[in-house]
Amino acid sequence: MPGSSRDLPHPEVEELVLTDVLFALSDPPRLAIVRQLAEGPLTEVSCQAVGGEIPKSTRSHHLKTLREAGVIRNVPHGRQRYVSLRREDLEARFPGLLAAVLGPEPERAATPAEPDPDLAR
Amino acid sequence: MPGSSRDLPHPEVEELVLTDVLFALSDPPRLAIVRQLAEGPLTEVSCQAVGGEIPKSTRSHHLKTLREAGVIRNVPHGRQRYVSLRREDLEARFPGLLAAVLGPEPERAATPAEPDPDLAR
DNA sequence: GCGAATGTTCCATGATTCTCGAACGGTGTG
DNA sequence: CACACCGTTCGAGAATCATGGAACATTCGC
Repeated sequence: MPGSSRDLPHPEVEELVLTDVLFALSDPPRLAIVRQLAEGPLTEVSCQAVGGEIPKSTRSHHLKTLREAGVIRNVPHGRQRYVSLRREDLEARFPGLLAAVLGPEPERAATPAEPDPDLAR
Repeated sequence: MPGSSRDLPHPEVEELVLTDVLFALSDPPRLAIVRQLAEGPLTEVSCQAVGGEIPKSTRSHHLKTLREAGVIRNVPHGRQRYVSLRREDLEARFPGLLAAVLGPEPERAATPAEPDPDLAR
């Protein structure tokens, strides 16, 4: 009984697979969760705090996908759980990836110029 | 008749969606194609030169996914086609992403030590 | 023009994936 | 100890995706 008994399996740093990480991040709801974890001031948040108002089973599945890919860590803490981003592990295995994914992306079609769409066609 | 008539649609730079790019790269065969395009000395290669020995319909589907995500460009050139990585466009929209994805990843489970898994808990 | 070559599109099949309600399992409180 | 709480797992349905054979265009050589 080391600590708690409800530990979920997490991949080691060396076992992180790039395509699995990319796939985990390629789903908008999951990417939103990751963004929330990254931008939030807290390193650890309870599960129900992430993902907004979605069914808890859906949220749990997304967290499972992210966890099995090695993107987040999910540890039991009393009656609830703490979810955190595996920043250093991801940085060690895939340098710059997380920064690029979390980087400036809120902009979408923000360029005012370019009234001529016939160029690249 | 600008150039040729067999142009396929390509998304503009501002229209590139991160999750679509990540999804396109999250499939091992597709990532292999991208790696081949990136590491090869040629900026443009014909379709049949990428992806190794796979059915051409499968290759064409993968190229379509990559193209629609904005990862590659596919332009007609005579009887065949030239496929190229959209390096600058990806760099402009998602700085550092391509470098992180193409970066050092050939290593897998190389650390022999770590017989004690109780640390990260 | 005819035919070979290159690559896309059409179609079908099997496998994943996404979503969410319901059931289950620990955990802390009165 | 019983109960409310938090989160995972189970199960099912719909949707999407991956793969590849066959048919269809387009281009170049003769």
